[in-house]
Amino acid sequence: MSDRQPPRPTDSELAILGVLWERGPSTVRDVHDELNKDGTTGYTTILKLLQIMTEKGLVVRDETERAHVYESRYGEQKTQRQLLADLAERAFGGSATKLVMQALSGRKASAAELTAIRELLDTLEGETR
Amino acid sequence: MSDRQPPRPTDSELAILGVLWERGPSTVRDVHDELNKDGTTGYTTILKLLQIMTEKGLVVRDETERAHVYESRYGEQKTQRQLLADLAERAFGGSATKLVMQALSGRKASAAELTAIRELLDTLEGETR
DNA sequence: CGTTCACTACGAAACTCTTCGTTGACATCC
DNA sequence: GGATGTCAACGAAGAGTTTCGTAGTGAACG
Repeated sequence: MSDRQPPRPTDSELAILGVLWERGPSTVRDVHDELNKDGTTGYTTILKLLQIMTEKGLVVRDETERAHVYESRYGEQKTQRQLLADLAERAFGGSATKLVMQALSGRKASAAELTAIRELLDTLEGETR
Repeated sequence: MSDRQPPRPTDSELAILGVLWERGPSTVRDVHDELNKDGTTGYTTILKLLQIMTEKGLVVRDETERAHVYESRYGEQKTQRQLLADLAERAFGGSATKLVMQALSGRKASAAELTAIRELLDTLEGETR
């Protein structure tokens, strides 16, 4: 196992990863066009970020074409779980359960959402037994 | 409501807030002694951080005594919810439900924990109706 | 009363993050 | 083939974070 823990992505990096997850492998221009719908981010800013993310190992780069193609190295779910584990560690004394309960009580979920969560619980409980 | 959104605490700041939540109002020395049990953080480092946190409004400072006494301005739960809302926004497309489900499936919870969560769900569902 | 100790304040250094301007390479189009 | 456009690379600037050394101030102690 030569690769170590992937670094926690920053806010901007996460925005870029979101585009890559949604679109799949993309060029700098693709990402830039997508992110520029609302905000105002320069093309070279995205380029630089993607270069740094390549160094960090957050994305992989295909250089065969003139316009390099970037792809997220880690899946969306894996990254999300990483971020959750990280937050649980830093802010919830390492207890993911506390995190879940706080997240649940901190907002009003629709009946449908609550049902979905309940079903997930059923599945998990089945596995545990 | 004249005070704006509190800033997201950094990692080091969160560690300090953890001590303040646990101990209640504390001096720099208190916090330093607590955090130095494992890591190695200089006294003035903690002091500087607490000064910055005071500027940011994350903590309030009582200067009546020679050794200033610091206290977290926001409660533990409020801060935790803030962090969760923030993470949901940044990494889960704004969906707290997705966050919860990912947190649940990403780990093995004990039967007792699952029961506790289920009871919380009952309470929430009762309110929604 | 002078030394020592604990404390705050200040500022600098090293580092990361975010931004973007500029440059040079390469291709495409009159 | 020269102008125009697209691209990656580089570097630098500004902000924020984290670290700590040093200085100054007041208290306590002998």
